[in-house]
Amino acid sequence: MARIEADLEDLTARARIRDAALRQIGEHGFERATIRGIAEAAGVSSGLVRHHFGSKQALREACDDYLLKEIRRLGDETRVDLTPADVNPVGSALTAFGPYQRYLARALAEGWAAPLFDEMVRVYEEWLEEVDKARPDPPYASRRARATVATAMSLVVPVLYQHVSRGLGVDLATREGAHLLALTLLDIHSHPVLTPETAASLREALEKIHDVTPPPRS
Amino acid sequence: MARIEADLEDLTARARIRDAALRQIGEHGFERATIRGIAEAAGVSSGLVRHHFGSKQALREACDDYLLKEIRRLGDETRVDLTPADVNPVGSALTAFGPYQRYLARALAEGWAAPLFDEMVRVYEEWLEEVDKARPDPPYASRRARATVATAMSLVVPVLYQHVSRGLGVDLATREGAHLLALTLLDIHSHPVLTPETAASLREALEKIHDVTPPPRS
DNA sequence: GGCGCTACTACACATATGTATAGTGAAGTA
DNA sequence: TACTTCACTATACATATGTGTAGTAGCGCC
Repeated sequence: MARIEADLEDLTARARIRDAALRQIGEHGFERATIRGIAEAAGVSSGLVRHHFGSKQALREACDDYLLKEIRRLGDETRVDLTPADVNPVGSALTAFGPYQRYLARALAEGWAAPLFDEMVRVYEEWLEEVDKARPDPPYASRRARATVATAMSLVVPVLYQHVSRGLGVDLATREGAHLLALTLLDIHSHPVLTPETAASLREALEKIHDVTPPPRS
Repeated sequence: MARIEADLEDLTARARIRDAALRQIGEHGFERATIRGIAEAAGVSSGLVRHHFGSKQALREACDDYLLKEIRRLGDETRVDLTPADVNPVGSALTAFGPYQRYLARALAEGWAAPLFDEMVRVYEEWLEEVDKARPDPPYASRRARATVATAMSLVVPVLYQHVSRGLGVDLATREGAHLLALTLLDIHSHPVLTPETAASLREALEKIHDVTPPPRS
């Protein structure tokens, strides 16, 4: 999958502001990122930000729209191709976000950018549809549900970026970090914590609880 | 695992402030939560917040310390016992956080509370140590690395709470939501996306790339 | 040339918010 | 009683920040 455009320094001012906003918000979060800081990073006056986008909220929405459009465009032209490092479509979509991963992480963690998440779920769902064909037993949950949770799990690396980096003892942005992460993911994804049998028995227990137990609080 | 104390309304003022802070920050995030809002929620003046905690930062740190101490205490007295809904120790630790899950999620997503994360990794690591005994093949990555990534994956549900809820079509806080999530997790954890064979071949490819490729940028 | 439009800047404004200070009353103590 | 301490309130202060306004320069067009 290709990359979302990154570092043309001779963009239109409007585009430079958007780019600066994506980076600033990604680095500091929406609240702590300031109009003035974004303007400075873009090399324009703070008034120009308002001129082009109207308000801080609107600027954020413009960023969301941009990423959503870009990710859809990339998804359409280049068909998803999996690299070894990315064992699922969301993983590979993530690499496409390039320098804007931080923004995506903030957006999701802070609760907006729902369409971006939903789009990723959609892609994952399509991918699951293929995978399910080779699956003999009926799933425990709908494809949508599985795609949602799996998508969330794939997003955990950028969202909890620094914690994971700290835990691995190496920055994930480095080659070493990415390599170690890939190995770890391979191991986890190929070694399920549950055997089909224990899963089945747990499920049975779960269903029993769910059916029998009355609502906990009166 | 027991629950962290929740709703005694006749606490000391200091404790009520801390509790209010945990909830307010959990709901709005650290930046948007205000001293005045926390004070009002606790039924005290904003000045008292400063009197007891000194600053907003210090208040946050007091919240972190409290949760860390509580989670350690619970982990010590009651030994981790897995419920069907929680297929790993972090999952069950999460339920112990009860009303403070939102705070934990904010803390992790916004980048602080590293000790809380690390403590959870530690617990997961101990658990993995047991699990590894039954494992024939050598892991691809250190126990610490696997524990870190797996912990992060377990934490993604509260962090991306509303996105997952939206995707599942039901609020995760409800019985229905929790049940559906548990089923979905069971399915995912018992159906690896990779077979050991494909994982091995992917790993081989990965190692080759890692060894051969020169650093991408000169 | 004159007109209008648009990108852009400088600056003023209102306010939310963290922080600081002064004061009050109650409880404990010598 | 006199003094100290401490939990607690009311209020003031400084400032960061989103927003609004007025003005300028360049450019195309009639």
